[in-house]
This record gives sequence, C-alpha cells and structure tokens, in this order.
Amino acid sequence: MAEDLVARLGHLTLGSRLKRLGERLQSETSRFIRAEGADIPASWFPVLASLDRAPASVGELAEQLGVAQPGVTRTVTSLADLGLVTVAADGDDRRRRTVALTAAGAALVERARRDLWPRIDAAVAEACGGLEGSLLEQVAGLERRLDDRPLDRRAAELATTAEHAAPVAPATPGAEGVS
Amino acid sequence: MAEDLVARLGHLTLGSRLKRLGERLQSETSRFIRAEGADIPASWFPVLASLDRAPASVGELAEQLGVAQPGVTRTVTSLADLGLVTVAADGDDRRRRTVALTAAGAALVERARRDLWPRIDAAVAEACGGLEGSLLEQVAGLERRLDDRPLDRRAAELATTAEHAAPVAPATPGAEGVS
DNA sequence: CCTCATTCGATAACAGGTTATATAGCAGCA
DNA sequence: TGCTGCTATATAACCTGTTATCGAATGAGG
Repeated sequence: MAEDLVARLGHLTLGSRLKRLGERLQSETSRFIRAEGADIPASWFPVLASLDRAPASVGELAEQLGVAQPGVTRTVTSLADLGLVTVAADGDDRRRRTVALTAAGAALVERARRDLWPRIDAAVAEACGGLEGSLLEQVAGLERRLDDRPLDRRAAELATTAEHAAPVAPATPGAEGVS
Repeated sequence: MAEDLVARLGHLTLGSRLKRLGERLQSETSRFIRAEGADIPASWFPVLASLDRAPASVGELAEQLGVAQPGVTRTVTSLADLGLVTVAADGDDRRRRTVALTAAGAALVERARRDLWPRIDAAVAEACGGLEGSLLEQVAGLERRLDDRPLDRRAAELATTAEHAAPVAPATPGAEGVS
C-alpha cells in the first residue's frame, strides 16, 4: 500500500524529505497569500522584511538572509520590475547597488505585517505545535498534519478567529536576535 | 552583524529554511558519494532502492517515493541513459512503462548498501543526535552542527573509525526488502 | 601612477522539485 | 462499432535554490 519509502529509509533521505516539506510549506503559504489578494510568492517576503528595516546592498541581503547572492539578485530584479523596490548605484562604491523599498513596497510590507504574516506564523506554529521527539519524528508529524489540513486552510481558518493573530517578529534591528 | 534574518522570523519562514537545509544535506551527501568514486546524485538513490525491491512502473515509483510523476520520469530517463535501469512497455497495459534494475544497477545498489548508505545514515544520525526541543530549535541546531562539520566530512571521518558504521537501515523493517 | 589582487554584482547553467497540458491506450456503453 | 471519458506517461515551462565565471570598480603596493 505504497508506504512512503523515503520516510522508511530514515536518516538516509532526510535531505530530500526536508526539501520536499519546505517546498510544500512555501507553496501553501503562497497559495494563502494569493487567496488574500496579494499575488507575490512567499519567498520574496524575507527580502521585503529586511528592506523594511533598512535599505541594503545585494550582498548584505544575501548575507542577512543566508542565501547565495544570485538568488538575491533575481528576487530583487523581480521586485524592481513590480515597482516594489528601487535599485540605485551606491555613491561611494559604484560596484554596490543599494536596494530600497518604494512607497508601494512599504505599503505592501505594512499590509503583510498587519494582515498576512501573523496568520501565516500562527498557522505554521499551530501545525508544529506540540510535536515532540527527534527531528525525524517531528518532520513526519508535520507531514501528517499538513496532509490532514494544509497550511493555507489553517491560515484561512485562523482568520475567522482573528484574535489568535499574535504579533510576529518585532522588526527591531537585532534587539532580540540571538542569531 | 548579519544574524540570520530568516531564522529570526521564526515560523514565518520555516518553509525557506527547511528547503535550504534539505538542499544542503543533499549536496553534501552527493559530495561524499562523489568522493567515494560513485558519481551519481544522492537524489537518485531512493529510486534505485525502490527498484531493488521490485521492478515498478513510473507511477508506482512516484507514489512510493512521494514525489510528482514528472520528477520520476526525469530521474528514470537519466538512470536509463547510464545503463542502470531498463524501461520496457508493459505487456498488459501498454501505457505503463516498467522500470527495472540492470545488472550494473543492481551492482551499484549492492555497493551503496554495503559501503555508502550506512555511513551516510550514520553521519546524518550523528548530526541530528541529541537534538531536542521544538522543530524550529532542532532545525537551528542541525544548521549549527553542519556549519561546524559538514555532512561529507562526518561521513568520511566515520570511515576511519569503521566500527562506528553501524548497520543502518536494517533498523526499519525491511530496508532490504521485507515489506 | 600603474598594476594586480580582491570584491561586488550580473549572468549562465544546472538541480530537483513543482504544475499544466498533450498524447496514447484502455474500458464502458449506446 | 464507435464515442466518451479516464489513466499513464511524457513534455514543457516555471520556481527557487545552487555553483561557476566574468566584467567593472576598488584599493594596496611598488
């Protein structure tokens, strides 16, 4: 009955499995965001969130977000095409390009911070809540819970009981950032 | 000081983070395999492991491995190009294509089962060992441990203290064929 | 000043996952 | 018999990550 072989292989295939689970979370999150009328992929939000704290160069974003530089370049290009950020050559060092939110970008972040992020965060927290045991066991548990109720459904249903929406990452620069 | 913003955002970006971590495990595993002289990506092994139990159609593989069908088609095509599997039209239902290991494929699986998988499994288990707490905390912990000593180094070093290489997957009821 | 190594970012190519769609075969039924 | 619809696979296109590499700008040293 087609049990999941990858799951059965245990640690051997943890990589595949985490990747699959991550993609699933991303895509369900994106679906929720789309349903809320903001048609931008979930993966762009970290860049926006960072820029909301302060403008930054491409390399700074890459370091801050922990992704490779070409990934940032691509996302920034897309954001610029949508008019959400500006990209300007740095005055001091003309190799650097400084990325900053436009008014539209800031408005989007504002809205996301208010309406979207708290619910996404709460939905993920709910899906992960109470999981116990080893990493492998918790991964399996999260997979099961998402089978049961996907993330976008969880986030949408949280909407109805709005007071759940807990405040998310208080964007204060590094204050609580234990790293 | 560029703490990891994605990590700071907590549950909100768990998807990105899991995906990144999974990719990292996959690529470090592939690096180890390459260093051992078998130049095939880690992501192909689940297919080989499944076929080692029994030939299967593309759709059966997809279901068993929990991935989408086109992904299986692509992997199978590559494996066939390398002569590790054969793909033959099913006699009963000519829509189906039955995939089976060749002798070379079976030999590779044999070797992997003996020399590679136990060490990879042990290395991952070592990297995950003793992690505690919530999923988020364990993910952070695993990231830190891999920063400290990447998976391929762990697997390689296990080699030297060979008796560590505990028989692995046998753990699960049938990594070698039971179920 | 000039040269040369380094750094920044863009670009290209690849990986491994996805969805959407086209095609071919099968099967039920009028 | 032939239509109609479902199923199995392949193919195309996309996403978001990666590495490798290149050009331009910087800056240190001779």
